[in-house]
Amino acid sequence: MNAAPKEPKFRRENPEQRREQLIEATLRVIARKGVSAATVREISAEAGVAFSLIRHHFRTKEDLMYAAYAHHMQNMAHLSLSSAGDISRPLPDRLRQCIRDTLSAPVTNGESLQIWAGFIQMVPHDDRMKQIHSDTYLGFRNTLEPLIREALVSQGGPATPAEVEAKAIACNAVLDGLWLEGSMLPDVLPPDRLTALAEETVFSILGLPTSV
Amino acid sequence: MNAAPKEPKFRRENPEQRREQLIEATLRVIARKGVSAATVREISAEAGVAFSLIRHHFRTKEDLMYAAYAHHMQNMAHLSLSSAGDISRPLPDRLRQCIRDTLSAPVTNGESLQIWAGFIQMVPHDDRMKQIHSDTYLGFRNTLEPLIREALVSQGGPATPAEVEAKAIACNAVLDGLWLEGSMLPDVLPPDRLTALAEETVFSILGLPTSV
DNA sequence: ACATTAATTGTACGATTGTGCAGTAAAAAT
DNA sequence: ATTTTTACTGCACAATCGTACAATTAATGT
Repeated sequence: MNAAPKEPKFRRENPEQRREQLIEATLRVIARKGVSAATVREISAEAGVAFSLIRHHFRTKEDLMYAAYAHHMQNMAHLSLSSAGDISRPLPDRLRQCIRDTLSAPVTNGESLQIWAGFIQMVPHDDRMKQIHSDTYLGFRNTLEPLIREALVSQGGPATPAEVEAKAIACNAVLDGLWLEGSMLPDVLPPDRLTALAEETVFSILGLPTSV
Repeated sequence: MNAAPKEPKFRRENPEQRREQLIEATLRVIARKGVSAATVREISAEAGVAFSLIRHHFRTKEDLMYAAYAHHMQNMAHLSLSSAGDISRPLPDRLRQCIRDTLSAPVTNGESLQIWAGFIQMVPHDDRMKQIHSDTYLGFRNTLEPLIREALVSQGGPATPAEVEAKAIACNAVLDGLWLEGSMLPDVLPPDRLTALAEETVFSILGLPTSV
């Protein structure tokens, strides 16, 4: 009787895409309501699927959490350092761009901090989390260090591996600290103040001239 | 028949002391197993009491969490800045002492970080948490700022409120960042390297001579 | 010695959690 | 058109959560 094409009750998605949808739904829920609210039912509702679907794409809920953590950290690292390797631009420019990218949204941002804190809190109690943590952290450092080395060399200063490492840690700490404060108190520390402060401090650590 | 004094099944404790015992048990559980493991049953087992006792001393479990958060943050602030106000010592000494206290155990410490991260993650979703956060943060800044001002004045540099605030934020960020890295990677960054790096950076920001 | 107080225990309850599994249906293969 | 595949749904289950409340019992006052 009914000639109208009856609309399907659900869409069959490519497993890879569905996995990513679930991961992103997880991160949205954590950002909005915290880790404790990130239940399989809440996440699947956010993604618009039945909650039992999660366990078809992830062996356990823990596995989904691992994937979400890795996804978030890789995303943050990419957003922060995407212009670090752009050789066509002069060093100070690249440095400034990385600082700006790191200390403005969406990296420096209350929601990103919430997600990060929620996961960090799990790291010491879970070996898989530990591994994801050190992987992403070392990846970040390995991208940043060449930039530091180049800066030191350009000033004719000492560029021994030890010296480079020390300066890299110091710069990293300044960025981490300002990221923390900027994310928690966006009103007190708007992005432009944050980046100005970071540039001043980082350039001073590296002995670079604070350009006009 | 039995003349031996039968040992009592439990001890009646002063309510104030019992509250503190429960708070400290809470922090130990969070440090050891994370926030998600900090259930009323786990906490009361750690404190050696029946789990229903918690709700005799705290109206809800949330109230216990609030108390534990405030307790932890006040403790950290005190451990970090207890020697900031010791006027009998010269300024650089006080500054160095605060840096050392902040960047060594038990403040810079994996467990402290875990506790902090677990609570921070709740801040944006809970007004009471928000208030505790800003209270302790402002308290910290208000203790640190006079030290910064004194340092700037001693160097004859500009000590306008804006200048003092900017330097205070920068120093705070360095300490925060190094605290973060030192807590997460104690092997890569042992306390003495951490404090040396912090002194160098902070003194450089404040224009103080890096004493021999 | 006895009554009073309230800190403490023990048990039960409803809600919510992650998981297991049988059935359904959309899309691809035949 | 029919079969095959598997992404997807729906429901049930045991475990665990915070909470409620009545029964104990250590400590205090009389």
